[in-house]
Amino acid sequence: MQVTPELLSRFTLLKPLPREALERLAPHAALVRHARRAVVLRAGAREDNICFLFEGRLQGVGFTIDGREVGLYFVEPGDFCGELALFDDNPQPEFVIATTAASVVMVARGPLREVMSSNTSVSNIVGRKLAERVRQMTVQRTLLGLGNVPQRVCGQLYLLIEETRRKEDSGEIVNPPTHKEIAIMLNLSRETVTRVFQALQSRRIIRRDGPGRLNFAEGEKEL
Amino acid sequence: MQVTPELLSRFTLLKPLPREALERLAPHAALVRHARRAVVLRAGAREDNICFLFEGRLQGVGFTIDGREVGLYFVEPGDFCGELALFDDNPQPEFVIATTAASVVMVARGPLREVMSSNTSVSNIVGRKLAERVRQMTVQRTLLGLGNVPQRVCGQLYLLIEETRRKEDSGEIVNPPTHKEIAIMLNLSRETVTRVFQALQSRRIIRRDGPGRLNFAEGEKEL
DNA sequence: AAATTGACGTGACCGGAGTCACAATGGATG
DNA sequence: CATCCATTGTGACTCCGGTCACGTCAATTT
Repeated sequence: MQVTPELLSRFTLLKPLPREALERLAPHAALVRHARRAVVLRAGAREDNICFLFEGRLQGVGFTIDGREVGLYFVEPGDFCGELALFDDNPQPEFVIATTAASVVMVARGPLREVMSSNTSVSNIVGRKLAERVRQMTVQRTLLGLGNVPQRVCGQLYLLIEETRRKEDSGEIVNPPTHKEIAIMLNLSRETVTRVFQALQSRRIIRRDGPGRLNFAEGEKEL
Repeated sequence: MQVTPELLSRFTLLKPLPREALERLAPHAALVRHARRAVVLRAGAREDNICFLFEGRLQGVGFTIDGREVGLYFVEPGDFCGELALFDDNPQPEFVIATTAASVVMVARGPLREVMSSNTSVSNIVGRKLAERVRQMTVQRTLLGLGNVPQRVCGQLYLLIEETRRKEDSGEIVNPPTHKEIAIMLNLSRETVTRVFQALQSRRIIRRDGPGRLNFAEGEKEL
């Protein structure tokens, strides 16, 4: 499905672009709808598109040789993924999978590269994004160092809140990931996450406020 | 200690630079010697230098709130670290610590940024480096998903070999990291790494060839 | 409305990695 | 050479998170 320059300008990465650059990109962009659990980007093969998320949620996941899933990051609407293809021709390292039904805009990397090289503000944004991604991965990796599992879960929830807080300020997560999605982010089994949630709820540290709303009392740091 | 343009040109990142760019950088560079265990880059505060490793080995490490060390990556001679400062002004996310006595060249980020913006080949290299770092972190993170601990250790050793193989082709690791350094990379205790090494040696999967030489038989993938 | 699916919840069992404590090396450094 | 310190090696015990096996529930499909 074809894409208008207006749609492209809705994404923070592309917003600073002049109108004519957007018009040059539009023919190489396509709006794609994905069902839940669908594979948006495939690991291994080189992906020729950068993926802008319009609505829904994505998750970057890896797979171990023994078939275990490994959760890497979440992608929220307005953000993008697959940026590595802008820097080199090596394959995409991880899968990106839709955790909910999602619509994404796939933009061919060739034209985007050209735009990027001629437009410093875009290349700066992409660079900053990549740097931010490294920081995020570092924090995520550090979380795994925690021996205490409830702490690990709280840390993850805290990160999720931080992520959404950029849009709306609140101590709650609007569409919380499933226990399994959290589990693979934290190297835990789904059952363990469930049990921790039970414990946290009974201790009034978290609370479910209606469907799709997870609320977080203060005191995230300690046990 | 002052640095000559010739020394700067020994690093792959700076090699493509024209002579005059190197001369502009040299006054803002300093050669620093670090003892084993010294802190080269500090997490939290914004670091104003990019760190080029001349000799020795560095390790990026994080710390959990309960004081546990988390190993993130190794830096080998000729490579650099602290590149995130080139992209934004946010703080350095992790510590970089000398695992052996090391000499590094600290280059102020301001001048390096200018050189980078005017020289596309350098900005390309930095971008590729960052992309490669993301890939490496992804692989490293995926390793942690392995439930089987010996597999995890073998995977890490395999990665270390891959890293060194770029220089010299061989199935051996010249200066293997200590058990503790490996342990924090893999979320394991030092004792567990020791025990796994014992098991791998008795099964003739790895072999110590003299001091500082760890040899690796084929068959890394399986158990 | 019935049936299917996927998420969530919960118990029992067990293995394996962490922890502690200590011994044995072995490379530096005086 | 003697000393010191960090690394490596090893045992015993404990406990906690994985696994398996269910059951419940809500949403979606047919």
